[in-house]
Amino acid sequence: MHSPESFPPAPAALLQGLNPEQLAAVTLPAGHALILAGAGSGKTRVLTTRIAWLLSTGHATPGGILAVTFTNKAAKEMLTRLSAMLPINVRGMWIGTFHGLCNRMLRAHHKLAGLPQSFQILDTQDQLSAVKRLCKQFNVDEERFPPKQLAYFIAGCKEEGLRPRDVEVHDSDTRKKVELYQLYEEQCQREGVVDFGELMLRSFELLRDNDPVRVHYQRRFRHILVDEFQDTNRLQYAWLKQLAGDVVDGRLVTQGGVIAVGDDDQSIYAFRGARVGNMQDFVREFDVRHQIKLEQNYRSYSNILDSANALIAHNSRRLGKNLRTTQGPGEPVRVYEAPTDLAEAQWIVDEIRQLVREGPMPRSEIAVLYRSNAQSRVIESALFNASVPYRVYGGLRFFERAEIKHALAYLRLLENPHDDTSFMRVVNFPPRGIGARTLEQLQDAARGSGCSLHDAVSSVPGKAGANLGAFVAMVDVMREQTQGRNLRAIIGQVLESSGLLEHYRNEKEGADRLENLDELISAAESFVTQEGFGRDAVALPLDETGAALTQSPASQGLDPNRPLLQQPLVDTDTGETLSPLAAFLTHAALEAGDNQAQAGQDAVQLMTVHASKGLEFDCVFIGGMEEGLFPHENAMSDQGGLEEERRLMYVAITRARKRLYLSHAQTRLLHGQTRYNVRSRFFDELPEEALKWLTPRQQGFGSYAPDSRAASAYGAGARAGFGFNAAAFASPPVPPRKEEPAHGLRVGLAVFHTKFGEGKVLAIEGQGDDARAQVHFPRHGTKWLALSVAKLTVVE
DNA sequence: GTTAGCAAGCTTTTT
DNA sequence: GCTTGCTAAC
Repeated sequence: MHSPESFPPAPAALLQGLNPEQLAAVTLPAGHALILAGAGSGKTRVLTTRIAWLLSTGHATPGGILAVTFTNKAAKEMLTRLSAMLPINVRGMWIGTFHGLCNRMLRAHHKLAGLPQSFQILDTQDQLSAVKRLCKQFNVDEERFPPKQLAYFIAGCKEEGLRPRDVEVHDSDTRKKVELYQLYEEQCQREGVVDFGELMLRSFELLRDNDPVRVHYQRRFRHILVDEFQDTNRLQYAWLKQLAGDVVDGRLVTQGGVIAVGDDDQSIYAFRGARVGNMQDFVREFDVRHQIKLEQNYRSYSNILDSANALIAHNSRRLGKNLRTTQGPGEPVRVYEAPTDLAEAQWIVDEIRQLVREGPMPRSEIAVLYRSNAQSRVIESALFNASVPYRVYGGLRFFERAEIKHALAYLRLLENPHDDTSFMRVVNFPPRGIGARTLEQLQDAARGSGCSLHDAVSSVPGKAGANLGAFVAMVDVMREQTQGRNLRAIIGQVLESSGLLEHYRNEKEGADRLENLDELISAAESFVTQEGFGRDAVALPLDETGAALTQSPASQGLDPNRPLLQQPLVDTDTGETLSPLAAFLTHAALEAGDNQAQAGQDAVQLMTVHASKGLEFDCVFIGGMEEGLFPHENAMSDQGGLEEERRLMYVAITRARKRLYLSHAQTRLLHGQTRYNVRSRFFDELPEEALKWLTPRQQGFGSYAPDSRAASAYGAGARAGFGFNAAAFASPPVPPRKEEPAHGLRVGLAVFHTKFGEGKVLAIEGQGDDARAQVHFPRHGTKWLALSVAKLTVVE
């Protein structure tokens, strides 16, 4: 390494425009540091500039840096920004998600980790079906032990770093669960598959139990950067600790530096194992010398920031941080109270149309956020009726679609015939006369001889056995036919010979699915070109110094422009690389693809508050600001729950740059029942001077008052949760939806049908009892309805 | 092998 | 109340 004096100065352009805190963070001296980065404080910029600074000053080589994120999106963003900042290549850099990096490590040391090199990765769906299969196999009472819950239990154990033998057992139910956890582990091992949790845990154990490997990586990664540190779980923290150094005499002795960037106020994933406490632990255990707060916000006007600051101040146990801006107050935060959820949606849409017309504001700069997905429907429907283009985030991602998973299952069987999860998925899809009874026989046989389904096929007699044999033979033929061919050809061949294409061609609604399968080929194609698979696959230089573990293909042959994360994964002992197919399957499992619907035109953005984290918009609507919804009733069982809801609200508020709208409805249709909701307590935690009430602020009714009767009813844990029953009060704030007489309809009116939802009146015919109306429903098409029968309500 | 009908669930979610 | 996923019947 260089001596400190020999470091060249950083290029001036790199550090230009950084504020003092950012500059301090970027140029931190060696050692561990915690950076508390508030919303909109330029966190990603600091992170990437830090890396660029380390590299350009010679403090580090690309191979000596490890930067880890939670999402592929964040990792990509970092790589993109970094390559824009520095002309040097990013070769040798480990920048990726926790799971992506673990995957890489496990492929490289698969023998030590006890895995086949081409192990496949189970996503959450796959994991659940594997658990279901296991439960059937061992006759588990699925009433007492729902597979879903078991899968959740297993994932939870792994997140805590617990193997079956480590789990404390106090009751018989837990004992049974642990037993099944153990059996599940054996099943996965036999099949050569790992789930997401296993990826992390196995990688951790690899480091913990193999001194040379651990020492190698410790020596190599002198600079570790962690993004969104507040979201790390116990296992991820332990993994980082392994990489950072060893515990000697109870003290952590480290050689490099870990820079953790996070914001405790934006910790919104405790429900899936995130542990904010890791931040405090980090400061203590790593003996952190430098703590830097990034509080300068470059995103929002001060009315918005003041609101966020005031709200979050109600949380206890904060590390303490206050956002500030040099921008003016900006517009007030607008608050609206609607009589119903429908009216709220309508108001949002009206407001959006006005913004677009008069702003003029691009629709893509307008976001509607909500606490739970169920809330999107009313808003979607209102937008649809007003012909406002919108885009909903969330839902099925590309690689999670059924037809894609089918195709991938065939591909996995090519790689590994013993992958029983994939076997079961497609053994009778498309249908080939292999029924449930046959499969039961097959599974019994497999369990009897402790082998895979594939190997048990020959022991099933008769016609059933012949059908199974034909399936296996078909897959074998496919494997032979695709030998040595490129990825595109392999997938094309498999889609054809499996009968998938044929099947969907004959299906009425199969056009979309065929299109998606086509898309799969394109995805494989671009994977190959981007990653350079197929041609000159080169081994990965694990160590720039050519240390023992490296196979060292030197540095030639690697394309500096392609992200190393996705370069061929290599066995460090043999130099053996993954086949393009296996690599593609890994890619498919680790990166489920876009989860946003129809991209394209300028559209209003709809998403949950969780999904909005990390994004920003000129204008943000937050709907459903009601007790029970936001904060959500299910989150309120403990103090921590409320605080997490508050952080969630904090995240939501800080998404807005210029304009923020908060709205709530007095009544809302939820689970088929009209609920009378009280205004969210969060309103009472916002600074009055930053707000503008578009509707009169009501006292008593519709407001959350900690000492009121209402609150004590909640405190007592009223059955109804937060939605109070009309009967509980002398008079409800607003009468429930009124039914209009048939003659109240006009062409063009928006109406609500109890079965078909909201629609638009296209035509009206007839008189009195014969009156009929033609109504278009976005979800059910156009229908003629007899007004004397159909229950239609006019939507305000 | 497809379709209808019924029961269950219903906060947030990435890998 | 609505959607989804599974069983049961055609």
